[in-house]
Amino acid sequence: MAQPIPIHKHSPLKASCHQCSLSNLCLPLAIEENELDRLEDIVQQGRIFNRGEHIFDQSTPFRSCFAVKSGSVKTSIITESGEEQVTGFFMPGELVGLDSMSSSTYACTAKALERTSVCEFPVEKLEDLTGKLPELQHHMYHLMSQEIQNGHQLAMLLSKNTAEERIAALLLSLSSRFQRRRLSPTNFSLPMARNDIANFLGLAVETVSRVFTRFQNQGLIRARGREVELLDVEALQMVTRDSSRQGC
Amino acid sequence: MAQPIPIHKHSPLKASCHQCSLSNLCLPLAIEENELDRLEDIVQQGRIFNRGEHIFDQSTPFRSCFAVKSGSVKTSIITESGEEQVTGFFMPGELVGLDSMSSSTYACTAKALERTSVCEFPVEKLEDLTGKLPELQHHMYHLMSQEIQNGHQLAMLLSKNTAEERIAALLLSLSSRFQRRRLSPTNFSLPMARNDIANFLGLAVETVSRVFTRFQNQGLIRARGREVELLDVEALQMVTRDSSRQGC
DNA sequence: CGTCCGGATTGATCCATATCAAAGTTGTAC
DNA sequence: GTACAACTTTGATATGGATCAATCCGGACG
Repeated sequence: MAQPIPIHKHSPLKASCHQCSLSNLCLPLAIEENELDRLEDIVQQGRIFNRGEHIFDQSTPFRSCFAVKSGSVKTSIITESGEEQVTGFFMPGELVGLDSMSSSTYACTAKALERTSVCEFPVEKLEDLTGKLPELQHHMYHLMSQEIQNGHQLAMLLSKNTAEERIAALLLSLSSRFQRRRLSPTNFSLPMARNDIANFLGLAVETVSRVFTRFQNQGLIRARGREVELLDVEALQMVTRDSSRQGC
Repeated sequence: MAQPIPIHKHSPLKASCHQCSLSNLCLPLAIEENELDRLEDIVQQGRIFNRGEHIFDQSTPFRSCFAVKSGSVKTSIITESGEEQVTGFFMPGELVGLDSMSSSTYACTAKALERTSVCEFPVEKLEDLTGKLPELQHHMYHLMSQEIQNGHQLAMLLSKNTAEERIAALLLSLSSRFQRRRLSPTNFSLPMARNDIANFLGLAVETVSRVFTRFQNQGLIRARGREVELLDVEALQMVTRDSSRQGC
């Protein structure tokens, strides 16, 4: 397990919500300086996890939500039967753990896909604070509702779309999330293994692999291991939308 | 569209959160009398919709969440290509519209599956109130998080389970929701058509139909149209769990 | 620099479920 | 009571992706 880096009150790190380049993605507040101060009061910043380390484990006491600062996180559920179901990938600026706010234990396990730093928000303090800052409360509702919608989107992908459509959708989702961080939307490195992609999208690894090569042969992408280049974003968008083929 | 029944302040209906048999399921509050009073101040009770009527429509301005009082509700998304994806079924005591709290318009359409009465919670007022009542805020987080988990559960069902497993899971889910309302968990009437079940579970109608008859032949259920009797709940639970077959 | 090992790719085959097609059934409006 | 429309069931066939089985690649490590 990872060893959190202890942060003392008034440590130099404490000021960094103000400086954090992700502050507008993570838990953005009105430009009220003191609101951001109060958020900083409750957050534990800069905890680092190495690739493969667990940020939290399913069924252990639920204490905190975590904002990804850098790196990336995979969440998954382990069923009674021992199967894994990947429930999401989280990139910098995104909040992990919202699905656990209904229970006293974590509903899933969160694992760092690479060296990853996170900010920790203890739930109790967070709830106190959202009770005082309507903007922040609103934003929490926003994030949770967004996550519900993501779930529906995924359900839709899983129940109605072909392997190609699912993978195109994932690539485009990642692309736009990189773009939001002002990184290249066409040239990035997948943080997760083919296996994780397959599991997340309800496919076999082999299928994922085949679709990648098919896309490559069609000139839609270039892929070398985890390194991916989107060569024809429009065509990829067509792929996802062409579940509407029959309508035309 | 349905015509809401106008409720005047201080109408006799106003007192009914106290009396409502679902108050412990819907938005339960500490036994503080005055908290329930404040909830009553913001809720519009007793709006009735007939079968097929829309409670709200995707892409129209998001104003309110709705608690189902009686009857049942189906939510679904219509994609650009015109396909429908059923995202959920809501029974009495459950709150519809949480997935829309991130946007200014409804993320889905909610349709009454039968004659249905709902209580309306205008979001603005609801957010104000949750800011003042920590218990209520906590409960909102709870409900939303629960819905995220439901989504993951569904995604899992869709990506890993066979038609039989999906349908067994749905029947058991409905069963326990009926039980929560102190109705028979083994003898109930499905509020939705086979079509909706199929769509929700990512199956073809024909498959749903076949699985129902298969279950019937195996003596697990008796089904006559929408009337269903669960004859062997344990066996149904086995069906859902037997995705763990290979482990034994 | 070779060896080893987990992950990725490629190929061949099979199966669960979609799809197509056609009756049945139920409810309900006239 | 009849008849239409919507829903459901049943049967025959087709197929996308799973599964099984090698092989291949890249990086860590001796």
